[in-house]
Amino acid sequence: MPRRPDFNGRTLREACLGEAVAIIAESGIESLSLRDVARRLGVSHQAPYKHFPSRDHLLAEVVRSAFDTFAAHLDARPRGATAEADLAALGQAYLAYALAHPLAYRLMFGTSLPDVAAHPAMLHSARHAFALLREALGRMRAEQGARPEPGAMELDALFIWTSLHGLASALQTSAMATLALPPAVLAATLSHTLQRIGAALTAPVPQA
Amino acid sequence: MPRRPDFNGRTLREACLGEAVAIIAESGIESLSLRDVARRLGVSHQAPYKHFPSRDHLLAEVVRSAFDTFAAHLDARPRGATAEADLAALGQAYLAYALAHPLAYRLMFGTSLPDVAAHPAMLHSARHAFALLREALGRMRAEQGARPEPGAMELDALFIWTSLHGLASALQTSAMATLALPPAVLAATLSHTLQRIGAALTAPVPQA
DNA sequence: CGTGCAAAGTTGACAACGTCAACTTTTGAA
DNA sequence: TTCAAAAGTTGACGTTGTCAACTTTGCACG
Repeated sequence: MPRRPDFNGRTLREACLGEAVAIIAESGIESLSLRDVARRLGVSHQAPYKHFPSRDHLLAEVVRSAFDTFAAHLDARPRGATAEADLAALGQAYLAYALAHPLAYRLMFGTSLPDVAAHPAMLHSARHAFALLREALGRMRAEQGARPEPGAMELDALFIWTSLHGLASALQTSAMATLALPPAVLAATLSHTLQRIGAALTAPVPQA
Repeated sequence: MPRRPDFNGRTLREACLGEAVAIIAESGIESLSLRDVARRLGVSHQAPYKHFPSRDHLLAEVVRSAFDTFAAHLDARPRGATAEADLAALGQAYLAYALAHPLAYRLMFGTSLPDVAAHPAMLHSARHAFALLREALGRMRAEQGARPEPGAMELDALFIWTSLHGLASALQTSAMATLALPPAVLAATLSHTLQRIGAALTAPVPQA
């Protein structure tokens, strides 16, 4: 006896997405199965296939929505007065989100993901987030009167992103757990890293 | 008709490990299956179970060996004259290895790995690699006459590692592919990042 | 030189998964 | 009112990890 769109007021498609993130949150990304999603929603194991061509398509959709809320969170950061403060706020918002939602972060930047080529929409918001960083950095460089060398800003934007991403990602890595760092060091790591990034940016640029 | 240890001169255990890395290299980590390993070696699907309690134990062993060769590669870096040069050489060796062996790197620092607690031996060499970094950094700080503040070195070691890891990891991320950065930028990224890290380290340390 | 036991390998089975195919019900529009 | 497409169901196939029970091998000990 088929149903029409009433899964707690949502369509089955939306319900599948919600259940998928719930499963991932509970038992990790690799144990997400379409059959489990269907079972939890009380539908047959083939029902989700009417809305997602494959398990990977469902996963790609989940990742897309993760990127969306991430970008929204960065957008909603407290805007600082100066461009420099704004950039710092951006970095803090980035790290705060990564630490508060490790699962979502792994989902976005982890590696066991569906092909990019096969799911182009997945990374649209990723580009948006990077654009935010470039904007903030551009304002700061303008404020500091930096020469607008072509490519120089991209390089620094990449440096900032990879540093932030490295910290966020390393903190969730199993390799980090084994280092057994003192808690005081871990607590200070965030602000220290942000400080170091700032120091690197205001340092004189050697001719490349 | 069972065999005794002759799989191209190796024991079945070693042959399994070799075949596992081959499979991972060909088709990715998530499509590694014990049955496929057995099939390729011409043994029954249960033979590997005599040597590995589960698929995760086999994978943990592969990761362990990846860490081993990675640490050995770092150890074998060309030692620079000054401590500062040595640290730079360490960073270059790190990035070079990560770029030359993306699969091994993902294997080590990716997230879809067996539990650390269940496989403690897996990360022994990871600790060794971090110790290398701490040594090199300590020598440089001594050379520069930095105050031996407790924890300060750990913080910088973490900053270096997370920056390197961030670059290595971001370069392999699907999110990076979507940014469509000009090739010139990508080519310059490595040296630029190393330069920035160096700049950050020689910058004056603000009182924390 | 037997003997026997543990290690190594085999076959068989089970549940779970992704997905193809064929069927039935519902719905919205002509 | 009809009817085609959308949404859901049941059934099946091949694949996987893993448990259990079997057979073969090789080494140690009397």
